[in-house]
Amino acid sequence: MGALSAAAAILAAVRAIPRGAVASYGEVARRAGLPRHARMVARTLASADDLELPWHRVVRSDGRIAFAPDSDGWKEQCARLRAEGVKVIAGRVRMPARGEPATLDAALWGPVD
DNA sequence: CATATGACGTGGG
DNA sequence: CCCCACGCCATAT
Repeated sequence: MGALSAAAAILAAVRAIPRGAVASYGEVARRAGLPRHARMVARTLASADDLELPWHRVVRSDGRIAFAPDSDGWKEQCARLRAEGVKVIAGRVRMPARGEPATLDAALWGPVD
């Protein structure tokens, strides 16, 4: 058991995020059984080679895109999210309450507006 | 071994 | 909205 399985757990948690939903780095870490490892999640995504990995569904705890505003990665993530129905305003998305199951429904319709 | 760095998080002013 | 401090952790230098 080492860094290798930790990365596997993180990738699995990311792949588990439903299409049209989002999760914070810290939330992904918790779901992967690695609390306080938000930074490791970021590192893992940065070095991931899996083209199918839905990395764009991972944002900061406050809903902001983690990349520098207007950077290539920032634009790419905004586009990918919008492409699957997620509302992105000023590089920001509505985050599900802590512990709440980010469902497709919640992401698409969201509670009130 | 000491510092510096980040696709981070939380709290406070 | 801004800014800052501090905690946290794997890597890089």
